[in-house]
Amino acid sequence: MKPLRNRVGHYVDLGQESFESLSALPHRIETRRPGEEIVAIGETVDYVFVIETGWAIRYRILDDGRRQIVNFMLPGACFDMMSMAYAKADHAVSAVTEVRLRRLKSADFLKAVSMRPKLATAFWWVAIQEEAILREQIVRIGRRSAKERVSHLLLELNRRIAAIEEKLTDFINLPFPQALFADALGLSVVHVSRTLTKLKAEGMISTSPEGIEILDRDRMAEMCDFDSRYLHLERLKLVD
Amino acid sequence: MKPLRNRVGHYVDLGQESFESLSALPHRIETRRPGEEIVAIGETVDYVFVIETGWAIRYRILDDGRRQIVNFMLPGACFDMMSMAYAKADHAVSAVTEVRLRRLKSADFLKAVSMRPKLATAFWWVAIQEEAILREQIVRIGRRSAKERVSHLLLELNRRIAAIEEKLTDFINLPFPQALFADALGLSVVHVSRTLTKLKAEGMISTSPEGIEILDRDRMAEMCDFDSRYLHLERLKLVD
DNA sequence: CGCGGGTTTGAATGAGTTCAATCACGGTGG
DNA sequence: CCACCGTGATTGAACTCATTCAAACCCGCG
Repeated sequence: MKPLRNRVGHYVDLGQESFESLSALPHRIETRRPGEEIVAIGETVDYVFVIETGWAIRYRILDDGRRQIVNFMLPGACFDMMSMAYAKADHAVSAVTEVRLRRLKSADFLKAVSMRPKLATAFWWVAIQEEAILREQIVRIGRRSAKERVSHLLLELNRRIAAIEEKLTDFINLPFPQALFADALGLSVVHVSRTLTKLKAEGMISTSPEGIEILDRDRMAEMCDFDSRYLHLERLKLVD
Repeated sequence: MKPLRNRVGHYVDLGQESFESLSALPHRIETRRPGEEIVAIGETVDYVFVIETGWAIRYRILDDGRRQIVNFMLPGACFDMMSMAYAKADHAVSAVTEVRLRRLKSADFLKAVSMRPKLATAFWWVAIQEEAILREQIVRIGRRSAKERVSHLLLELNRRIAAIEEKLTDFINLPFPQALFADALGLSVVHVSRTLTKLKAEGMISTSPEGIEILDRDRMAEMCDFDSRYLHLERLKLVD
């Protein structure tokens, strides 16, 4: 529950009670192995899922195998809040790492939230942020070069992780293969690799088996025109 | 109000009363000339806008002039429902054609909606649809070829217009230059032109100064893998 | 040791861009 | 009525960024 609390409580002071009411809701904890599906395409979901630990992706596979990742889901992400009776999932969700999930009935969740204005406001903010992230993704893959795309996404993930862990560091632990980057950014794996090599050569980042270190955040942000404001993290007490 | 009513009432039987309460809300009607800005980037908006007539775009301009259109907004679109006190617009909104807008105070709107469960549900559905459209846009520009992109967007706009006008025709009135297509799809104007020419040659569409006619919907949908379900128009009584 | 997943590198290819010229068309002013 | 714009569409040629294919490499693991 901690990550969700961080995420949701980020925008609104929830106080003890209203958040407790969420965690008290009947639920099941499930786990998924890396690569396992959480929501299949076409499935009718009447659950809300909350990621407790691990990474997941929302994506779409085209007939000939091309894959587009729509967004990354980090701990605290809650998804399919939107789905109800008739809505069929138009995208699939899969675990990237081992994932621990909390699953609640949509109806319970909606009722709990709608009864508590503070909670409702908090989730409203979460939805604002999520839409902004989608829009930014559109700009990224629509009009940015490979180098900009990769850098921009790295900086976004870095910030989003920072928001969860409540401290901003220069090291990004990326527990997944470059193919995910490729499919998120609309690039080929080969080109992602080349681009990372170039970024290394320019002294922006350094890589190690464990992840990627950001060496020159300012130059990098400047280069790829990253402005973290769309993440709406202002209220976060971070070293900026 | 008609377009909004169509759009919102699409999913939920609103009944007379609950929708009336929306139209009765204090508001201003404004108009914008083609190209005029409706919401500037960075602006703090505490209004909800509803497009009564005309087309608008939500977009982002990068420093060097590249532009990415995030989505098209048709009559009945309501936007910046999400914005509140602190949120600054991270994208601009402009009129494409002459646009007539209804502007209401966010607070009034929110209150009206939250007091009426049916309205709230209806707007919930609108939000679901809008998110799905954004996701589809991501897949489109991330992993589809130019030909697929153009066709897919044409079919989407065709359907969305059909939903507003309550009848599906093969003729799409596109009152804007190809540059908009280019900037929506992450392509150059030149290439959009070439692609349209190719589609014409293949007998999928025909163009005239007034717009574009879809000649072979099925083949086109098949070719670009267009599946209208993400628009959630099932309940619409359309010839399909 | 050899296998397998992921990364890197090179060379060839290709889809889409850029630049520049031409065309089509509607509006304006002489 | 016609010359002259200006905006947007189209076409051609050169170019470039990114893809594809294929080989090599790296490394952890059975």
